[in-house]
Amino acid sequence: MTNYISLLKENDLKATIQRTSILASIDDAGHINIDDIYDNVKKQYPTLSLATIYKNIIVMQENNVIVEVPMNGEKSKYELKKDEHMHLICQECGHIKDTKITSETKEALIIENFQLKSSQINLFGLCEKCQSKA
Amino acid sequence: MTNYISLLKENDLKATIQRTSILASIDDAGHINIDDIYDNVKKQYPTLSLATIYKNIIVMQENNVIVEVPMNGEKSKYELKKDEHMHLICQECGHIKDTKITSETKEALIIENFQLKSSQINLFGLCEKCQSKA
DNA sequence: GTATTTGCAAATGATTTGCAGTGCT
DNA sequence: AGCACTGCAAATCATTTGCAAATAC
Repeated sequence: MTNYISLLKENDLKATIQRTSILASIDDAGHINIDDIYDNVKKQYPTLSLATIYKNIIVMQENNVIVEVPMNGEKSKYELKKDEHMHLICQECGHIKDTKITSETKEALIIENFQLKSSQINLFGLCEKCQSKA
Repeated sequence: MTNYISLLKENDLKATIQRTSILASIDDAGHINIDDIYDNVKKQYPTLSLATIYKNIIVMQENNVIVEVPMNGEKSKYELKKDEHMHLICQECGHIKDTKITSETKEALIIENFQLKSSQINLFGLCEKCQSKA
């Protein structure tokens, strides 16, 4: 709780119940889309509206509190802003795991004539659990 | 033209004027969203409808003719299916350039306990032209 | 106390659907 | 000829907006 309040204030946003509960939902899930956030927060705050979530997803992105994770063919998910990392996305169960970008990977991504600012790396495949099932 | 016809037939799709012109528009642009495809194809076939584009974007994805490129905060773009590559996306002019994934990068992306099937790598920064302007 | 934020309902925008007619093979 | 595809209009779904009341600081 307290940490979401300071996270918001550090980024020039007022700390409202709506915002902290949206952040708690995102943090809890790791990666989550707007409809699922709505389902979560409604349990605790039944009057919290979808419009409020849409508005806050926008301002919290603008203020660098959260980051959009675009998904092929489905609605974008959102995650708390954290250090650069890549996503291991399981094509079987849908689970998304964050993984550190190694220094070898970073070096491999140095491209001639392109001034790199940031990267977005998604790896699709099978997670450990789903491998053993197959 | 002929090449789009065979591309469609090879992938079990009937070759219609609508489909070949959508493919021509995608191929020409490299990476393009649905509205821009619509603007393009309407010039040549004014009766071609948006609904037809939506329907065909779906079947052509299902039949491995084209691939979605999800974009943060804006509508997805589409590209012809081609060998695995990464995208260099210029944050200034919006241009997207395809670049080969080197063998060093591939090796760096071998992760323990994850069976990699495919990858999606987007690098954001400044292209050569926009670097020299700044 | 003041400016921002919220929640509602309405407006807009994006995508999908149903169906009669058309065109590919 | 037969089935798949198209174009239109309507339906649905997603997102944004306007505004009065509520809340953070």
